Amino acid sequence: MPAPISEAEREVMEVLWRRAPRSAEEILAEVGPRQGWQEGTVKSLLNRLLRKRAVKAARDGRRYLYSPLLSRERYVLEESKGLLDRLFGGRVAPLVAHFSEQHKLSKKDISEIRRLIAELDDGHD
Amino acid sequence: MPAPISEAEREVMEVLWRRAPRSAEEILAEVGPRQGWQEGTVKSLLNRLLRKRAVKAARDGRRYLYSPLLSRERYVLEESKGLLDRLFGGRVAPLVAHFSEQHKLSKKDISEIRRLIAELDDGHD
DNA sequence: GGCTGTCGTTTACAGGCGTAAACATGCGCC
DNA sequence: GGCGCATGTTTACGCCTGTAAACGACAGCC
Repeated sequence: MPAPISEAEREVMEVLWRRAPRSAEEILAEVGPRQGWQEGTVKSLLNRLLRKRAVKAARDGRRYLYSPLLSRERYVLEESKGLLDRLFGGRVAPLVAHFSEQHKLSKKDISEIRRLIAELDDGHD
Repeated sequence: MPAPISEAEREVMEVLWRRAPRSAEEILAEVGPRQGWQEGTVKSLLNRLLRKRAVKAARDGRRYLYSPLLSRERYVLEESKGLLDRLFGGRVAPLVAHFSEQHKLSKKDISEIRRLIAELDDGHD
């Protein structure tokens, strides 16, 4: 199990998940203004991500181009599973129930979930 | 926004959510063995929870009885919302879709979700 | 009325995180 | 061939967390 990705690190990963490989400069350009981060901050985060083996760096002349090693799929699955395990006994239905009770399901959510479930139902899959 | 509850602190909260008020001793008795924590650890966690106003303490003779101030519902909602916002654009359906794609929905989940959705559908509410 | 055990409060300390400055290095230009 | 700029690497520092030990207060026993 690789070391956990922190919140600030995830922000950098999101950039790389959208498009990779990218240089540190490009990453800074995208994430810096939005998060109010300076160059040094992004560099540190990239280094920590390298140490955690969540990204790789390929030399490109004088600089490096970074790419994710950890996929967003995998990350999202792990995070979600963690929360589900901790708070909902590991299952999805109780989470849906919780949001349902709290009136946090939008119409869009509802119809989309209905469609998903229907798909699974008659779904061979 | 009150300070965030950490993972170890949540473990203590879970005990209090199950039953409260409780003395530190009772809390230790329940959580200590399971987590391998000593007395000092639980005391520190209780103090941090007090400072974060997540629990309250009512004097009972020589000791205190602790009770949650933060409800589990609220905590769960905040945590879930945080994850949904960070990873699924704030909506529930994409999470369900994600688990569905990853084949992580049990039959039980599926039928329960179908029921919940049906309820909402014909449900006035 | 001290001694001891029982609680709660304070302090500790290492490791992670957010945020960056300082430092090192090497290519490209004058 | 030295200087400066662009990049990456190292170091910093305060706060939070996990995990406790040390300390303090007080009630009850002898």
